Amino acid sequence: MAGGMHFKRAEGEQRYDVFHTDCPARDVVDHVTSRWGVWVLISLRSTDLRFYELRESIRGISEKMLSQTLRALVEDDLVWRRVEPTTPPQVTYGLTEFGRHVSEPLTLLFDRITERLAARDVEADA
Amino acid sequence: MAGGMHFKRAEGEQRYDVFHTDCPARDVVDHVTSRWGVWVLISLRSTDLRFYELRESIRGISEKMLSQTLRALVEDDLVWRRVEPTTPPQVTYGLTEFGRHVSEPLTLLFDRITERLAARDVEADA
DNA sequence: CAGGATCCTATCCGATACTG
DNA sequence: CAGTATCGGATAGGATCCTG
Repeated sequence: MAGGMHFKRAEGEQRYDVFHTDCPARDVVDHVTSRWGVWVLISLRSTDLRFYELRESIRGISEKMLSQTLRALVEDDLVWRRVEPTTPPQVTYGLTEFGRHVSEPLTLLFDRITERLAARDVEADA
Repeated sequence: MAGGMHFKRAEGEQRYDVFHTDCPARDVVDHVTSRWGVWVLISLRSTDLRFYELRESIRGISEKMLSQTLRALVEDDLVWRRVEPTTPPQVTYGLTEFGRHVSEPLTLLFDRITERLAARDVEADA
């Protein structure tokens, strides 16, 4: 996805120089925080799911984006993929240890945002 | 940013029905996890920054995207904006309490990913 | 310095159709 | 069922120019 550029920074400007664009972690962060990546990871936290279960869990996602997102996450070793060669075929997805570790902050993030929004609503009703 | 659709779900399929697309928090999550939102928030965690400082901190961001991202974050009350009416003008940005609260999981996420990548590199060198 | 306005391109992403 | 392939519209996002 776009790909980091890995250019080295010249001297004299390391003040606020967090390692943003030129950082290999950029790609993984991009995948994790991508439009659908977030919800795939959060969905898989509760239980392993099959392709169509994921599609139905994440309302509004197209098959294309789901498979694309899953492929990226599998490549990053955040998600595993198991194929049962039956007819019809069954493919199950789940979180790797890394995926579980990484998706934890995601739920925290999500919780904090919804929490706040809920508080806002109550406040508005008063 | 695209905007949630807020369609209500019909009965009979609430199994894995996390509140994804049709959720007001979606918008905020989208802003926070947007391509540049992540880095703006992380950058501001260490200290308040002026516009050009942010631009230089986040390598590769255009002025357009920076101001656009900042505007969204300010609207969500994640970031505050202070204008010093001097010449030349100075505008400073910083995290609100909410922003600090929400960006915390973000750094955790980032740390966990870089951690893992670092471990990978060491492993590869061996 | 901080940005708005404009233009233009790359890509994202959904809809549809097809395959093993 | 679990995808891939292709198309086309929408949007993200960079470059440039301009303003208070």
